[in-house]
Amino acid sequence: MKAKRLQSAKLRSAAFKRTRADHQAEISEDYVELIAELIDEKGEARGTDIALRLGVANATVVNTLKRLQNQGLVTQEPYRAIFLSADGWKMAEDGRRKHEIVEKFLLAIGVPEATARIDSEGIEHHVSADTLKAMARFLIRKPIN
Amino acid sequence: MKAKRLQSAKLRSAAFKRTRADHQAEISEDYVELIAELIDEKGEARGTDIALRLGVANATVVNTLKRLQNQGLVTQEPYRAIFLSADGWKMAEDGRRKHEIVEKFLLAIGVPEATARIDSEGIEHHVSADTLKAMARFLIRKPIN
DNA sequence: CAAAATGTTTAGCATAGACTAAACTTTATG
DNA sequence: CATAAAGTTTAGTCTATGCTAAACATTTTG
Repeated sequence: MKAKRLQSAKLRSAAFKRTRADHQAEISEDYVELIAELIDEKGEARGTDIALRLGVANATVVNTLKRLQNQGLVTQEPYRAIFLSADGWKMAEDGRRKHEIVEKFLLAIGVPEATARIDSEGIEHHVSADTLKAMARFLIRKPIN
Repeated sequence: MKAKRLQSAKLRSAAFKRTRADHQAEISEDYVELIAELIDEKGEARGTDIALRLGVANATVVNTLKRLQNQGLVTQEPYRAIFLSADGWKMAEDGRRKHEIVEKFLLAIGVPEATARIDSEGIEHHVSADTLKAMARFLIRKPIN
């Protein structure tokens, strides 16, 4: 009994630690995905646009971009537009793919469109490769059963 | 075009704000659910147990419990065990229910058990009532199609 | 029942993301 | 092309969560 309880304690603590670490990763992903979108849409990503779309102050964007630069996700020079590194593009692409699958999946199981859009934003960051695979599988099979 | 872009900016910014606000709610929920579990298992919840299971320092638990107390989720007296308020119990119950449905749902679509356990922890906090309903519906129908 | 072990709290510090206000740079325009 | 407008950065502050170390309270035990 004691051993089992200890194991479950370890599992939970691991999950909680993941929650904390994930939060930073989530913000990174949100920024990186948005930067990719802006580059696609307008040809370049600029601080003000990021701030506007995320609903955050310009200064906050500057701060966070410093972190992303340290993490090697973006490159930037003072007063210039923001670019994604190879890692940044990869993260953005992965995010888009995840997002698309999760949203379509929610629609497929009958979640209303508006809700699917909202929930997929939150769920996206917590979906492992296994779960994504299961969702994709479901989407392929859906027409049959 | 401009109007559409503006609308999508608003949507995204709303989503991002939700992400930020959610993070605190997630921590509250994790604490409250764990306290409920401990009370069920051992008859009472104590600081050390919470710290051990969440993988966090005792002092951190004290800090966070102060916030939960301010939010009216727990009650506590110095050097005594921790109790849940009516609101706290409601949150814990809702969390358990959500968690159970999400985990069963993931298993039902073919996600491996270990992954389902992990992912459900993360997804749980981002699932709306609509999505939960859709998942529950799926679980009921699953045996048929 | 006093000392040791256990549990809890306080104090002080770090980090991350957010804010406002002010300074500075670049771009656009009269 | 000088000045106004727009965009970016810096400086300083706040809140939240985390940490360690030390102080304090309770419980257990020799």
